[in-house]
Amino acid sequence: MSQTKTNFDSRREAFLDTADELFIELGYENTSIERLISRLGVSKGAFYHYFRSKSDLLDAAIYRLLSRYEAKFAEIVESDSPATKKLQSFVNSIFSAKTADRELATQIGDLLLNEANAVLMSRHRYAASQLFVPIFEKIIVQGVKEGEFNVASPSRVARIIWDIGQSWDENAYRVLFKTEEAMPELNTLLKLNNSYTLAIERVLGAKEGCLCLDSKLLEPWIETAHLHRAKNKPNSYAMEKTKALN
Amino acid sequence: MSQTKTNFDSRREAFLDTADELFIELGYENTSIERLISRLGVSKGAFYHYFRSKSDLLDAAIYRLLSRYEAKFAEIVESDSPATKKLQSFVNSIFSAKTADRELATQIGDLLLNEANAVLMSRHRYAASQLFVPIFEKIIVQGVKEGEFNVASPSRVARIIWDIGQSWDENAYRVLFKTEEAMPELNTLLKLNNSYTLAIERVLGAKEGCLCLDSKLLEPWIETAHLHRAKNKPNSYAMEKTKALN
DNA sequence: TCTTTACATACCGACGGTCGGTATGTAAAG
DNA sequence: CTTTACATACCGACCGTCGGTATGTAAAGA
Repeated sequence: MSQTKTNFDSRREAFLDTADELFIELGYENTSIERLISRLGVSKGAFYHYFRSKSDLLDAAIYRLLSRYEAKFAEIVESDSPATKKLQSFVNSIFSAKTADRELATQIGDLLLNEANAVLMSRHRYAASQLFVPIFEKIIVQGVKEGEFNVASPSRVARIIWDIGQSWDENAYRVLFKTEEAMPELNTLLKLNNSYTLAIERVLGAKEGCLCLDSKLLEPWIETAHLHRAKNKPNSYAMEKTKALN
Repeated sequence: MSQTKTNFDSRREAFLDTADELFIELGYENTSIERLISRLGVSKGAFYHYFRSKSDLLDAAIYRLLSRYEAKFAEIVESDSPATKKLQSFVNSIFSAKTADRELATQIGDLLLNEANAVLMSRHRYAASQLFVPIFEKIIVQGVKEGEFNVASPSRVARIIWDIGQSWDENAYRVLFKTEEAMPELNTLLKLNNSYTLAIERVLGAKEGCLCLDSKLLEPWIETAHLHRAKNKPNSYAMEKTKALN
């Protein structure tokens, strides 16, 4: 029985793994069930045995993605560091987590900038905010108690800070990976990040510079972006991918 | 010759008008070309005579929408008020413009919260930011010269402020129109707005309270939201609409 | 033996888009 | 004044793809 359950879950995982691949390659909208099952070598019946719909598959993929981050961030929040330190760790972990796995970084960049992932992104944003805004709120409450932050409504400010973070993410990816933008330099990214950390510090009413980032984490990003751009020079890349079955 | 051109444009406008209706009723993804032309009483050939694709229709609709706002906001920026006053006018005009036409307000709320408009929203956000961030930048540069703002990089701060504004918009609509949320009270909306104005003031390094809003503008919003929620009580609203042809 | 699980196969209707064709001009050549 | 040549505006049949469903069936477990 438990064996059966495990088998069920691992089969489902296989679908999700392939779905992740295809969402990154083609985008969610351009990923057809047909192509997904042909890559897996299974039938349509199999797919609909494990998922109720394509939309259900997307939800599962997003849920799985978020679960991976959840534990890591909960750990940070439940440590006994001061709030400013927690916030630093939070941001640094995002940068280093993505730097550690360069492939993942570029993939997320592709996801973010592909219009075929608009629904994916909108669901992801909503689910992520549901998950992380309360965590931010806890940190802010703590920071207020410690006399480091000055905010009237931690819950609302948590939302605002989170959304500034989203904007940060989006603009960083744009600078790095969007081919219309100039080839990124370290200085550009550094200035961008300084602007965002300063904005966050100000909204929190915290001391300027308290949310200092490790600028060493940024260098690999520039390199990754250059590699990614070189690889994707052919303009018709995405279209070719879309057309070539399997 | 010019007559022909005018006719062409006005026919196109007719398509766009009906498209706007349907996008609000059903969402972009759920609006089929078939339904669009059947409501207009024309053929498919007619549609593809005026638009290259469904995506082209969306672009045209967004372009037309943004054009309507562009003039109004350019006017504000080119007045000779101080920067703080311009920013106030900017925000107030958004609130009052939407209050003036309640139907439009609820329609935009529906658009924003409908997943079938994810692509629409992502394109609209991008186009709007391209249009309005430079305007914000001008205001910020002016405010720095006047000694009212304190920012290092007006262009990057303009981006951040704009994105905070987007977050503001989204959350205000969520509080007002999303049926999962509690019935909105004036005080809730007031606090939300205070949080956002304070955040913006801080990011700008401006004096607290300089971005004061006319709270009278908010009352009609609460009323509108209540009406809208009463009207849309049936949960299957969107689905029914989707199914009923014509 | 009977039921449930885990698939496979065949099929459906809706959709975006294409295409061959037509009716109505309109400007220039004969 | 008429014919030619071409452009505009529009029609509706048709196609391939897609998400989803209905039905069947072999194997595993109770």
